[in-house]
Amino acid sequence: MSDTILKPKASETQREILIVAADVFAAEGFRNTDVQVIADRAGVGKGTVYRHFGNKEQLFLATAQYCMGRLEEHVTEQLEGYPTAEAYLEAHGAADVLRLIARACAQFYQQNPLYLEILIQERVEFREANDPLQVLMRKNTRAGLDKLMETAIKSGDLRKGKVKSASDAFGDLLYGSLVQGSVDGDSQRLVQRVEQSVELLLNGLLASPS
Amino acid sequence: MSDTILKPKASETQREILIVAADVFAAEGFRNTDVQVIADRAGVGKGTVYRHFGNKEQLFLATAQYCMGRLEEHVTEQLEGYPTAEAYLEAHGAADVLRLIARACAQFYQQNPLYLEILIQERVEFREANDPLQVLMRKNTRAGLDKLMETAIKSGDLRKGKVKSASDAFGDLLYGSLVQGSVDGDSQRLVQRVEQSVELLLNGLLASPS
DNA sequence: CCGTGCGGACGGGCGCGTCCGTTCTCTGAT
DNA sequence: ATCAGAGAACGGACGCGCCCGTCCGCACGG
Repeated sequence: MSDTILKPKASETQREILIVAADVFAAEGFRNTDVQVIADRAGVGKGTVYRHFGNKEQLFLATAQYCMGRLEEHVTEQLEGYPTAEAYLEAHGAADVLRLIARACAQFYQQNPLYLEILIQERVEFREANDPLQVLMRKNTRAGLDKLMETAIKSGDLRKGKVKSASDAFGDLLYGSLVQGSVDGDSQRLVQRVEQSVELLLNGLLASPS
Repeated sequence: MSDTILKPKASETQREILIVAADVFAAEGFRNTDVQVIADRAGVGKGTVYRHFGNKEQLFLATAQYCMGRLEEHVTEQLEGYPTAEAYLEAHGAADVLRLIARACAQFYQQNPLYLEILIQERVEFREANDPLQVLMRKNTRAGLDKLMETAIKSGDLRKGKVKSASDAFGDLLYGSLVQGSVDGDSQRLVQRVEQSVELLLNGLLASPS
């Protein structure tokens, strides 16, 4: 299944298909997409696509997984040598690690606006049916985020309060900024928008906080 | 006569169809929805649906418009006699008006989780093609929000800074909280989640803001 | 000569939108 | 008040196009 890397030639074809699929799914939406179009653009027959991915749904899920994998890679790269976000936190403090995560995500989706579309599509199309992908993905990132917040609160960097609330707020703000920012057309300013929003969340809107 | 119930006026029929359509679209998604199902559940023929709404797309847009109208009504009701949010702002301050708006939206979608699905669907399905609905709707609410923020900044309630950034952050946080909150299943705690997030945005995450 | 990977032609199902016979409603005349 | 008739509203059967997934013949390597 996912052990595709073993066969170089087959994996090349698969990878090629996934890249094209991401393009088409993002542009057309899952339902609107004709698998034939993906096959054509990838320069293979439709049979090949189905042999590799079983059916349209699995193809889409593989595509989404591919996109999320790319995002994860990108964020990790941004940690500049630190093995984990935790390590970065200890070195630079809570504010900077949150800034870094947010900026990394924004950068990624600014460079690959289509992948954001895939993310949203998946949310819409497969929200029921024990979603093995988005929810799973979210749980992973959330677990990491919670731990990060907990450490940061204990260290006194962050205001005391519920860990989950802080994670929720940060995650929700990030998600909202990315999605809305891409809608507003200024996909070129996604990074800027996210950075400003995160800054406001860190420092607060009120002139005199309670 | 009981016949008046069986054969209500045209506008009644339309409203009935819209309510059912909201249910079905929200549950199935736009593409997955068979118009026949809407007609059946509304107790009318498919021809009637098409006569009233033209085609499936227009039916969906009318449905979305209906949902947004309901939200607007609900928010207005929450202003407790104040004619506008501006008036409420002057009486209660910036923090409270933002809290009120956020809570009102959360309440509404907690009561009508399906309508949130409609909102998301519309975003996905009609993001191109000079969307006359969501973008228009957004521009309206954004204009109001910008004005609110501007007033609040001038009055000293809010930290100085770009008006648009503050609006973005608030709007994005609200949107993200609503969507993610509904995904996480706890649709019963939507209000709570949004309130906590807004509180954090108002006061800031950092223990010692710059 | 066999086996494996390939691709495109095709079947079948599904669902949008239409068409036309039926039913309801409203008006005006008796 | 009753009814006739016209016109509007209705509804569901059906045509048609689109697209998923399969199937079978082919090409190439061992």
